[in-house]
Amino acid sequence: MAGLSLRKVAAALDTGAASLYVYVANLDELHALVLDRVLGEVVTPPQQDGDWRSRLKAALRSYSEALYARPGLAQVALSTIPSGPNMVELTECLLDLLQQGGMELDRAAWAVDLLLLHTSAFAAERDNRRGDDKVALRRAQEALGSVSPEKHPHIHALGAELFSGEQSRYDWALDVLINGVLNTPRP
Amino acid sequence: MAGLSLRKVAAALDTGAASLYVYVANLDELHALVLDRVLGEVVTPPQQDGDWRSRLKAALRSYSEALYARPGLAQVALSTIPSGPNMVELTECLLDLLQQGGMELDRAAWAVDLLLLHTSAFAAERDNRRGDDKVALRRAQEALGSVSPEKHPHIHALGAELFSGEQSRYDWALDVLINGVLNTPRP
DNA sequence: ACCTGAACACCGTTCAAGT
DNA sequence: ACCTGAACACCGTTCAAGT
Repeated sequence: MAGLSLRKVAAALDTGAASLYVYVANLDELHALVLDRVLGEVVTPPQQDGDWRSRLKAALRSYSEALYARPGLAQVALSTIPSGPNMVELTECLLDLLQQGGMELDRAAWAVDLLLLHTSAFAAERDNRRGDDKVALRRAQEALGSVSPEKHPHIHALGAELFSGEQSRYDWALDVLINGVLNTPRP
Repeated sequence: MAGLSLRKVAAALDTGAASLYVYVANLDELHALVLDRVLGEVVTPPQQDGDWRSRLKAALRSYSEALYARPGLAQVALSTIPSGPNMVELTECLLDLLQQGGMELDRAAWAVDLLLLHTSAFAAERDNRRGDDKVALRRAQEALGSVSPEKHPHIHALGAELFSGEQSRYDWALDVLINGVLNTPRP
C-alpha cells in the first residue's frame, strides 16, 4: 500500500530492513499479510437482516470500505493472490449468500471472483481519484468536453454526464453484476 | 508499466532523467502517453461483422490484449484517468455499439466505464499471475484446498474448481456484464 | 546459527550551475 | 532562456561480517 515499505516497517520496529526477511520472503508477502489482516474488519450481515441480495451488497460494501480506508491497499488487493484465513472466511460467506439466491455452486465460484475483482478495482479507482489527481481529472474533463460533435456525437451529447454519479454509480454497478451473474449460466 | 521508468526512457534517449521534465510533468503523465499510444492498436470491428454484441466483445477483447501484451500496462490503465485521442475514439465506439443494442445514452456512459474498468482489472490480474507468482498461486491453492469441511463446506466442495477456467471465464464475465447492463436501468 | 549494517542497483524529482 | 549533471530522498534485496 502507498507508503508501506519494508524499510518503514523495519524502522518502526527499530531494526534494519534486512531483518524482515526472517519473517517474510519479499514485499509481496508483506502485502498479503497486511491485506488479510485488514480483511478481518469486513462485516458480513447476520442471516435475519434482509434478503440475501442486500446482505451480499452489504458485505461487498464493507469489503470495499475496508480497502478504501487505507490508501494503496486496493491496488494491493488487485495484485495479490490472497490466501489468508480472513479471505477464506469472506469467500465462504459470499458463496453461501449466492447459494441462498439459488445459484449453483460452480457458478457461484466464478461469481465471487468477479464480484471481488470488480469491488477491488472500483476501490482502487476511487483511491486514485483522490489526492493530487485533480490535474488528470480536469484534463480528462476538458478533453471529453471539447470534442467535435461530428466525429464524436455520443461523447459530445453526454458532456459532463460522463463523470456523474459517485455512490449511485457504485450501487448501480453492483446491481449490474448481481443481475448479470443471475442471468448468465456457466458455459 | 513494469520496467518503464523515466530513467530508462531518458537513457534510451541518451540524456539525463531530468530532461524528460520538459515534455512531461511527472511519471503519471508519461504513463498516460504510453497508454494512449498503445490504445491506437485496438481494433473495432466494422459494422457488417456480426451483431453489435459480438462486435462489442471483439472490441473489448482487443483492448484487453493490447494491455496484456505489455507487462504492467494494465496496472497503468487502472491508475490513470486517460484523456488521449485514442481513448476518446474507443469510448465513442463503445457508446455507439451499446446504442445499437438499444441502450439509452446515459446508461451506456456508465456501462462503458464499467466494461473498461472490468477489462483492465481482468488484464491486470492475468498479468500478475504470469511470471514468478507461482509461489503465491500454489500457496492459495493449498490454503483453499486444505480447508475444513465443517467450517467451510462450500470451498471444500469446490476444491480445484475454484481455479478453473482461463479463457472461458473471461468470456463468461463479459457476458455477465453485458447481460447485467442490459437488465439494469439507471436509478 | 542467527542477525544485521552496509552495499548494490535501482527509483522519481529538484535545482544549482553551466551553456 | 534553456538544458542537465549531480544531488536528494527514497526504494527492495543481498550478503559478508559480526555476534
